[in-house]
Amino acid sequence: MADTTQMLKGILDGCLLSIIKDGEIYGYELAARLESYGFTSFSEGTIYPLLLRMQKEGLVSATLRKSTAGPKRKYYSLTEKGEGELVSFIKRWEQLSFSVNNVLDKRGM
Amino acid sequence: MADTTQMLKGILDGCLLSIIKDGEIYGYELAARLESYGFTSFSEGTIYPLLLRMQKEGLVSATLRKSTAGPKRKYYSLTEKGEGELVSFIKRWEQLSFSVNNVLDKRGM
DNA sequence: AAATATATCTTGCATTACAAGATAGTGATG
DNA sequence: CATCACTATCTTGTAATGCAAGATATATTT
Repeated sequence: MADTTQMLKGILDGCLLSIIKDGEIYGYELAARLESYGFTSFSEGTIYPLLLRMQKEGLVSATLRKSTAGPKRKYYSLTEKGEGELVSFIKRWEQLSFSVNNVLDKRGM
Repeated sequence: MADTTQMLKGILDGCLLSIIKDGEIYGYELAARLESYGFTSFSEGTIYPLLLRMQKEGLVSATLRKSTAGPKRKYYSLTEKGEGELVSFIKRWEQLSFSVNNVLDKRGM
């Protein structure tokens, strides 16, 4: 207990799904996009394994495309299953943040 | 990815600190209190190890007292270090929920 | 005596963020 | 041409933590 990394567990995947829903995007760009939303920078050891896991679970699909400046990019899109999971995630997030804010504000007793 | 348990990591301890700050309380009652704030029920395997860990870290102090209906209760109080950690947690939580809500609402690009 | 409710602890497991290192393609600089 | 820097992805291993399952103990009720 001291840094933010534990708090990201089970939350980061939902955030990725939400960004991917906006349109095809590849991992390297995703990391940058997350920062623009206020997150602190992520290492590749975080993003890539997560994307592979979600692909394996059928939440996202991927296609390789040439890059103008480097090796091939792997573009991810949301599957139907991924959309369902995103909806489910949002519910869980709203439930959680409601409860935590209750505790911190000492309401709801 | 499917249940809420991963999302609690690194969040539950802050919630405990916040409740303990309101006054001495013992584990069994803490679990019930959390539910009253909107959390789903916690097993003892969650609460007690967490309290022991926080005690070991010096965030809370504990005293045993007789119970009217069962074995001795272990009442926890917040230490100064615990108060500092609570403040730090709240900052991390606000930063995180800000970022997540940004992503979900697609703002801040 | 037995059952029930209260109260705490221990061991082991599953999940997941992340660091560190490897690999590879492209363009610019010297 | 060689070297460097930037882009881009993957793999392996580690640390942290919520939680299930089981053990233990006390007090009241049946």
